[in-house]
Amino acid sequence: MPSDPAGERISDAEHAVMEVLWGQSPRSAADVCDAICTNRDWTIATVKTLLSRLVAKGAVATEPDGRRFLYRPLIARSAYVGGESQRLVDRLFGGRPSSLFAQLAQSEALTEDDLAEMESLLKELRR
Amino acid sequence: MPSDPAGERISDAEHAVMEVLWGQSPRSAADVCDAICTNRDWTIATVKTLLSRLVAKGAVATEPDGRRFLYRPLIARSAYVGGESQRLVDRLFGGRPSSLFAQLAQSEALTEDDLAEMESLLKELRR
DNA sequence: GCTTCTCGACTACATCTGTAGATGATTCGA
DNA sequence: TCGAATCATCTACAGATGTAGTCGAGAAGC
Repeated sequence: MPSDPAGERISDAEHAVMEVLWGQSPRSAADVCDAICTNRDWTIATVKTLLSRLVAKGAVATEPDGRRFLYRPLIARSAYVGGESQRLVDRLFGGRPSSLFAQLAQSEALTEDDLAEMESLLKELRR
Repeated sequence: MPSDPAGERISDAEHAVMEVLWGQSPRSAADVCDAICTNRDWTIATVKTLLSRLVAKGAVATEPDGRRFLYRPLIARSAYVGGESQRLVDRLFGGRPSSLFAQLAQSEALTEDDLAEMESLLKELRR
């Protein structure tokens, strides 16, 4: 069984690396480090470990580029994001997205802009 | 610094225990086990460990009841749920709840009922 | 050609998480 | 009063995670 896209869970730190690759790919380990090592206060060694783990999990593919590797995501951001969202809705809101929406509304996490955008999205879905 | 409500992260298994306590509390460890051990295929020992960890994290309080303890949540479900939702929105949607909403819509995770409920919620928020 | 740099692979290690057994105190039934 | 049942506490241990160091092979400069 070689690699299982989206089957294995992606950890927080790994996710940060994925975001970099989703932003632009393929990229070398050094490139990825350039993009986040300062932010997260990581060394190149950490990035390399995370990339290896992502490859092992089947979430990232490598292609040789001379003496080094370039890395490229194997799972789409939308798939990951969708899966995580679904997970949250299932775990905390009994699978009802409207409950999540109600929660955000109640905690005043919704700005005027959010409301407007959702309204227009709803209208579109209704067509 | 004794206990930090909501500061420490609550793990998946711990969360399952919290749900039981949120459903009804205070409860003894045995009661909690009755409520989930069959589902999750756990033994009472596992439940006790999780309860201890939750107490250590300041998420659950104990009160003596004769020779045993009763457990009660210290953090409200809404606070936990709100925090987790916010975390997701921040991590995956750049802090914009409407993007999460769009994602759910696109992945066809929204039923007719969901749409209807959100519409009425929106209307209410507009008043 | 020899030194130096860089890369991926492998190793390390502390903490967290899932899962549970062992132990010692206490209590309850007989 | 003596054994059985029940608690909470302590200990255990494997796998995941965060974070990073070491090492051998090749490349690049001189």
